[in-house]
Amino acid sequence: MTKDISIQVIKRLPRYYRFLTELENNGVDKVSSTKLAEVMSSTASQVRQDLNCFGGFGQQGYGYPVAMLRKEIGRILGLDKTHRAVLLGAGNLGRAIATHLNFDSLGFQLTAIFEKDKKLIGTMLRGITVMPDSDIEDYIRSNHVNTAFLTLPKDSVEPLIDKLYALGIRNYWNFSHFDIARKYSDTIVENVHLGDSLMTLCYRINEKNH
Amino acid sequence: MTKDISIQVIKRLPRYYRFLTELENNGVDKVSSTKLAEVMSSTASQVRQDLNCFGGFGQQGYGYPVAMLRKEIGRILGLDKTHRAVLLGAGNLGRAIATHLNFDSLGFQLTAIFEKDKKLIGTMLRGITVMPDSDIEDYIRSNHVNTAFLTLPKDSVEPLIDKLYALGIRNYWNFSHFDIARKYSDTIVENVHLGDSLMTLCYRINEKNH
DNA sequence: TAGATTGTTAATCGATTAACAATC
DNA sequence: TAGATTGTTAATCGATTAACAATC
Repeated sequence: MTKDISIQVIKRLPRYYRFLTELENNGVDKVSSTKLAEVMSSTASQVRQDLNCFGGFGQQGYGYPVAMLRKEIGRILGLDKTHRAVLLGAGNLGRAIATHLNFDSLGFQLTAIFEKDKKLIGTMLRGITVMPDSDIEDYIRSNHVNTAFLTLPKDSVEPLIDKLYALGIRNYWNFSHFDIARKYSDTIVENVHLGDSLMTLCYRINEKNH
Repeated sequence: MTKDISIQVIKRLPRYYRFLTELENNGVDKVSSTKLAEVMSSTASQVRQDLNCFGGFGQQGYGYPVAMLRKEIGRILGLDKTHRAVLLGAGNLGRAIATHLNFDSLGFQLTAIFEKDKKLIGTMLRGITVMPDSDIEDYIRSNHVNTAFLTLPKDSVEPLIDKLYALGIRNYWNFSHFDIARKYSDTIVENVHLGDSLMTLCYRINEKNH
């Protein structure tokens, strides 16, 4: 019964995890909050506050044991669990997502890929055969899936989302501009808006040059 | 000489922009802060504070004129400018990025794509012929480019970044785990860490189920 | 004029930073 | 024991929210 952790802290956890993985791979076995702060471009205070949201993993006068801390953060993130997910949309972005990420180490298992375009149906991605859109319902009904990755345009998500919701899917990794959480407030939605990210970069570039 | 705008405000601008575009396309010509707050899952207060960072675009008793506000936010983001950019890495992710986004409307122009893998060199993406890695220096020297999109793994970015920096590239849209800003502090780096996003989703799913 | 809604100041809330006692 | 570094409380800072006067 950890009390509510702020989203800012949670968003930093993956970065701690990555740095700790690196340190562990380099054979480093202890690390101080000062050193962690340095790689995080943060402060030692913040590092200690962050970690102490979840428990006292450190040892006074010594620091934090790398392997143990990494493992703990992995557990906090829930990377040791495996959520079964389907990918909807095997266009350029969908294919990139399917092939680019190592889902196993991120807490997920990609079990099926669906696509409307007949030219893509039947092709293989990561050992998964792309299935036709029309099979979604049957598949979800007969397989334990709790998450959908949406790499479809907004207009395709809009008519699809009601079906997915009705089938019990509550977790979404959403690359589209459709605002799922606003329609269904009991869902967990992680949005990736690449265009927004690029606009932010645009702003920052222009700002520098006054 | 607008005084420093917080990053939180800036990150909200693309969403305002998207909603306003939608409203404009639907023929709506005025909108209140209350209505905008609703679609943003925010508060009317915050909307007014955000917009007033840049000027008084509204009219008391009336609201905000949609078309004008959209145009203004576009200008604030700098979408009317065009930064010339090159894409490094034509793997799955690079190809998805190159084909998926409409750079023109995001403040950028993609002018060249580079790749190490010989099998991909010479292929076409969005009317751009993929060029060999070895041409990067010549190309950047003889073309006005100020931004690099990096869709390469960390290990490939590490040796490349010094060259790019030496060639004067200071703006990066970075999909790798290499921490550019830590090495070169006068760069502007917008990171997209898909794995981190997925880990955050994982945390939130597990958190809901205690 | 009355109603609506902004612009802006003030109050609140929460996150970050600083400080230091606890302790390895 | 002395030195180092955590865990944790307190102080600061900044962002969000509330309130209301200005005004269309």
